[in-house]
Amino acid sequence: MGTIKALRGTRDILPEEVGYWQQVEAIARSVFGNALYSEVRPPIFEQTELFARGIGEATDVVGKEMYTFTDRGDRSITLRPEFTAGVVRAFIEHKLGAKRNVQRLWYAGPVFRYERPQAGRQRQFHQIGAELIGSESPAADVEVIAVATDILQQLGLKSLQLEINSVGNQSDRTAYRAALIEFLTPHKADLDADSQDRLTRNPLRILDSKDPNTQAIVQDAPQLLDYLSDASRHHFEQVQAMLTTLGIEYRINPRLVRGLDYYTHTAFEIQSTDLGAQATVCGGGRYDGLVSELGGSATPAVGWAMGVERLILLLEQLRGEDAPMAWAQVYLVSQGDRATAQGMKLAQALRQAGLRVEFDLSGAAFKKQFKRADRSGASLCLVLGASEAEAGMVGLKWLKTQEQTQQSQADLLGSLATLKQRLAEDAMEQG
RNA sequence: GCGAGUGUAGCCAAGUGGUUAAGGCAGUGGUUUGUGGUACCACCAUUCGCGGGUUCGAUCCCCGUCAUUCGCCCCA
Repeated sequence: MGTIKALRGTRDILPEEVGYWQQVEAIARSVFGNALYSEVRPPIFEQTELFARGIGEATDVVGKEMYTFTDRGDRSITLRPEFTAGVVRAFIEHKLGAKRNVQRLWYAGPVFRYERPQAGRQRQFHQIGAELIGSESPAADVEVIAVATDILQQLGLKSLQLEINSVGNQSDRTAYRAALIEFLTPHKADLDADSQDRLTRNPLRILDSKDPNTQAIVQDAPQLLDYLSDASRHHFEQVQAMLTTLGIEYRINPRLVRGLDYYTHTAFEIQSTDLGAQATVCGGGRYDGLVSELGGSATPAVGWAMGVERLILLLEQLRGEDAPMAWAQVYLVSQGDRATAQGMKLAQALRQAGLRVEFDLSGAAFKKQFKRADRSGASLCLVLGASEAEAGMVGLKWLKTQEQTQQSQADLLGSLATLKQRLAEDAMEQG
């Protein structure tokens, strides 16, 4: 009572866990770097209209999951529920397409959706994603997928399944949509409630309903793939052929329909079997209509987003509870004001020389400080008591061998190179 | 938004309608005065998520609420 806790659906990322985050970010940065993707950092909030138009009014994300509020200037503002709309807005606003006709962009950061939290699903969560804007080639679809699989592979994640589908272009979909409605309408009474609701609003989503009755009906429904134009079909075949060339395994899932309206042609998801209900680790696809929908000139694009929390869930399963934390190489114990002051100087000098130095500030008995020194994992303990401080000396205790010597602080600072050398050797022996 | 489960110290947990709420880890202080990893001793929840109700009395029963978990939905 009285204490303030993190809001529902939000979490603190604590030191035990943050190592995983840094690792994910480092690997993403490196893979993107090698593929010459540049990072962009759009704002966290935007005009509500951007998302309404970009993602689609009929989608659940826009319809009931956005954090929307009115600011003090009476503008309707929304915390981004995804990145793509903002990135595309920035692309148009800064005329990035004029500088270079193909733009490769990546991003990472928090996004917000008002949903019921559960494992792998929070209200504030984090995405890492890529957008390749300006190429209509199926090679672009494949490049983007390859970058995603590289990241996942470098993270060491296993048991992932790539599913792909084509949702065609606008006119393919209009034709298919009509056919689907025609097929489903006679069965309307047998569909689950949600699907009945979607029949006119967003019939394609009925395809991946999990309701068994609906699934049974949908079994015999016309297939979207049969309604693709020749060009769309060719595009999809090219994507498949190139994935095969790259040795990227995939499964065609003709029911894969993503919940954001802007997708065209290729849609894909990468799922894990180890995540329970929230199995999608990465999702994306082509969105050739979005740039023009948001007021830019017609520009094709593909992209995807990964859920960082879900990646980390998998990493934790894979490697045990805590991420590795940094440990000290040198642990400094001291007693008395004078010794502590000298210790500060030593610690800083050693740190500036590139060593990881932990200074025990507890003021506790030496016994306690040594105990902590031992637990810290440091190889060397520097001892500064009142007598050392008096004489300008410092004790060097090698914790593994118990070897202990003394030298003047000045000498120690003068021979940092040999000290570093010895610490490095020590670390090697420990393996 | 709907359904079900859970909620005891920093962590893992036992427990009962009735004077002092097990235990383990971690932490703190000791086992002679400035030297670690072991062992031993002591200390560490006026309190059992929060609020209300039932009761002579509730951590244990009931209601509400918040959080969390698992489904649905949706998505990353």
